[in-house]
Amino acid sequence: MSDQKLSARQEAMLEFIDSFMQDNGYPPTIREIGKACDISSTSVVNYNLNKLEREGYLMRDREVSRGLRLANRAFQGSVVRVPLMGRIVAGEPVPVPDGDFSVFGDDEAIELTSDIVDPHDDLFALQVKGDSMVNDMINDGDIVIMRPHRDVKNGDMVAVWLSDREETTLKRIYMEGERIRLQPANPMMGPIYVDDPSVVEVQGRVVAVIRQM
Amino acid sequence: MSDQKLSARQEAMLEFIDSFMQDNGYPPTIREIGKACDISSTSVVNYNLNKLEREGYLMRDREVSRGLRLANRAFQGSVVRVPLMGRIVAGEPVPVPDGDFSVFGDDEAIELTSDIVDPHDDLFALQVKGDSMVNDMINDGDIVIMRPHRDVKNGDMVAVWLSDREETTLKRIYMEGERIRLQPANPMMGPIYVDDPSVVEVQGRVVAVIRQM
DNA sequence: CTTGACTTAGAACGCGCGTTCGTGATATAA
DNA sequence: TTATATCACGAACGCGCGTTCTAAGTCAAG
Repeated sequence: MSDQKLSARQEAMLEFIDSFMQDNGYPPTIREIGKACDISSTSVVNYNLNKLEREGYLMRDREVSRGLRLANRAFQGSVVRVPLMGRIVAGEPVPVPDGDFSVFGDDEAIELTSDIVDPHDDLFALQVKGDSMVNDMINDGDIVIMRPHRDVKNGDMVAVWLSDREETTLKRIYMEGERIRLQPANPMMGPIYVDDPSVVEVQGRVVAVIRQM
Repeated sequence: MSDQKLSARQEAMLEFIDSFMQDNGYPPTIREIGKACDISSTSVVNYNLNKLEREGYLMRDREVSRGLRLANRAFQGSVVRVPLMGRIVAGEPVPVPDGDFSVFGDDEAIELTSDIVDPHDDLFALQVKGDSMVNDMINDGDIVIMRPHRDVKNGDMVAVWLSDREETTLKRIYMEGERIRLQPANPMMGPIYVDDPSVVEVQGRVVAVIRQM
């Protein structure tokens, strides 16, 4: 419908706006677009911008300098910055972040996109050290994205601290009456049964696992 | 050194610039910053902006309206769109994309950030179906990010099609003279030895694995 | 106290930049 | 031909917005 009604000039404008934003971090002015696309008059640029806006290729804020943004990038920009809190070792508890989380000044963090994790959660990331959790489909060097536990439901993949074994592990948790069953993610492995619920401390729920090579 | 020399006003300015850019897609003006942070004079905003620039928190383009960008976000913005080609099943070969890759119009794709994968590679993603590769630390539902194989080096994690078994699997590959050794990622599992190299077809190299829950 | 560095304030200058208007060229339809 | 729509041009208007200058209020060191 509004397909390929783009003139060569309009297509050049879109491409220039995209690269300009990539280079400078802010949109170009009408005159900058005109100079880059060999358009002598600002009104022509304005005319084509209105046309592109009507066809949905971009959005404009009237009476605002550089007040335009590409529509393709509308749903982008939703990049979540997850602080990398440290490492998770089998013999140590999970370093859960303090109450106050400083958005700025995090030198170590991981950027994820919104289709992997929910941007509204207060997430934190941990890198797995050692291969003690290899039976839980977690390898050495993997990065686990975790959310501080609020409500633990049966079947959730959680990081638990077993105080009697002094060991941290990632398992699926099931409350079976008095007993707690910790099921490895690997279906070929058997579960762990804990009769005393007090030795199981749920540190957080695992939202995602990322392995780079 | 340049640590916590930020006044409350400067911190508020940074936070406002960040949220403003998120909302509008372009940076605010000096007067917009002043109004949001209760600064009556434009020169004060200009003064603090210069200070923040000198300390490395942002970059300014002089004589340019809205000519500023946050330094933290300098390396961001590089969101890679990886097309999700389909599913990888143990009994079927990997659907490698055709030569022409259409950047636009991909309804199914995954967005990753540049610190997970290299934006310059021609990547594609596959979702693992079935738990036949559970011994390779790959679970049902996992998403593997792959790069079409160019040069396969020893130790690379690759997707191979074993024509004699009619099976696809993810293994680390090692050329040992005439013999090829396929090592599972799980160190508790033993390797597969293939004496006839013609039955091993390398489909691509695994760059990353993502598991969502 | 005085001195000097740091921060805030207000006002004015002047170009930047979106907008609008009038005009004209081209094209397809009646 | 005339009529209507689309697209392009140049000029002018006027507020937007970065810059600069002067002045003053802090605060710690001397």
